[in-house]
Amino acid sequence: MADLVYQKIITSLKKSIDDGEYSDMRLPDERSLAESYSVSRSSIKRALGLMADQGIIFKKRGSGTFVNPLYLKQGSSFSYSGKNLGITDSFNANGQKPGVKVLKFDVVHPDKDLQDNLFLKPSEFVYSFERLRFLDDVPFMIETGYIPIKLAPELSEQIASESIFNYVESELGKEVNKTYLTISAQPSDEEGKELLNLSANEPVGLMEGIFFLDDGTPFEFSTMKLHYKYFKYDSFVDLGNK
Amino acid sequence: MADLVYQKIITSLKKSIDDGEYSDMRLPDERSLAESYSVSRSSIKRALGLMADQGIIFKKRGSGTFVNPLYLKQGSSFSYSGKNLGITDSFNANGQKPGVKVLKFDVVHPDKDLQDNLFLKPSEFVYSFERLRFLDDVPFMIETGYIPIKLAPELSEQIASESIFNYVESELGKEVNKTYLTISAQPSDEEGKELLNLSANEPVGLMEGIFFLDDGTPFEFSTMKLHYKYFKYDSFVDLGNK
DNA sequence: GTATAAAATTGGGCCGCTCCAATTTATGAA
DNA sequence: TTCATAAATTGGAGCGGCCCAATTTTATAC
Repeated sequence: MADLVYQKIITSLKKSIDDGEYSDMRLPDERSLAESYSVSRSSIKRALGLMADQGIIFKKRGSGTFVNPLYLKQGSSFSYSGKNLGITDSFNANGQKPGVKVLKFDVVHPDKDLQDNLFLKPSEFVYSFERLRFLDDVPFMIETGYIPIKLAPELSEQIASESIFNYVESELGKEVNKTYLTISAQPSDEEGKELLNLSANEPVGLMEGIFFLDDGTPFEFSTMKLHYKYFKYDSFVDLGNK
Repeated sequence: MADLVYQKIITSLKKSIDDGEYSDMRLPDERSLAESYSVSRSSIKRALGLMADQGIIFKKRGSGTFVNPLYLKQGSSFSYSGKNLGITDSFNANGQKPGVKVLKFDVVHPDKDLQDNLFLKPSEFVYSFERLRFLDDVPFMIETGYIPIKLAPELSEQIASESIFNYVESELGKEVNKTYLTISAQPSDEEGKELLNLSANEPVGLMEGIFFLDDGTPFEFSTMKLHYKYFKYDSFVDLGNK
């Protein structure tokens, strides 16, 4: 990625862990690491802090830093491929080929809910679109999205059939990299049964997301209905009992 | 909470935001904040960094720090009551009174899956228990948990009927504060229909969690089946398109 | 006016140090 | 040997500084 000190340390430490260099599951103390990497303790702390946030290691004041024993295992629920999966523009599935079909593409006024979520006035317009997403030609997700026209004036059905976020980044020079996500589940509705080939008793997973530009502007409100077999969200959580 | 500098700054800044002190949605620059709070810029950075992680503010190099416009709003999908809701030992529901009923409580050998997830040998024993949880006397969740006996030798059905984590903390002096969570959904099975009063087409939300002690020891593996109407998980995600 | 270039602003990264708190280890008395 | 105490270890918090990169603002030229 970048040539940042703490990033390189993370990469290096991960490799050391993978190579089984810390057979006792214990990392060297921060001061030693700082010396052996010839960097400041601050940089070591930054690296270890991030790794702890990702659940790779555990830090305990007074005793040391330890490898998460499940980080190495295969087959356990731990996959650790990334922090939080499931919501990339191009659902980076495991080798499966993604597809998109645009079902609707309109310009409308936002309803009250949308006005709140995208911080809009009732008079402003939003693009409204519906997309069906595929993995290896199998439909797995119905996506309903809303984007204020003022934020992406040139948006088109053509762009929606490819990647909206890529367009925003390359053509508008903006970046979408934060989301507020609400995850839930529902019985499948008519649309779900039809488009996702669900039977009556099979549910959909629901992911409602507000996507933000890097300066905090709410950019898109999206409702994603997923076939329940494709619905999986992993996360490492700090319960913060403090 | 604590009397840490960066915590106090976070509290203060949140208040300022709530009070509408930054009507242009823009916070003072870090150097100014450091001066006005009479702290180092490092502490300001730490405070702002944490607030950015929580989605309260957005930082953009070169331009400044901005309040998330949705942080203030009501009615929007944003609740922001905490970081990630949904998984406290005593599901801290909004004023609703929690209840627990222990359905099963045994000691067994772990199967292969459990051995992986709790890092156990086949010969070791685990407590196996099933609990039904209520909110205002309405059942909403079936919980199946496994805890190695070596980690909590004195565990009992009595303790399971109250709070296991509170017991661990107060009696064993350990702390459970990290979880690896996998979230998904399923059609309701017989157990769900019966105990959660679900009809055939109504699903359950599934949360599989591995709970860790503060030193990284996997402490409990838990499968939580939730009535879909009580199943909601909020999170603020960094998509990390970097 | 408008486009270009320079300067100022602002957050990012890194250093190296001090002091502190939690924990572990070593010490020594009973 | 046991147990209380002291010392050493280890991560946490905080400071104040340096330089850099992205962005915005200002100044300058045409």
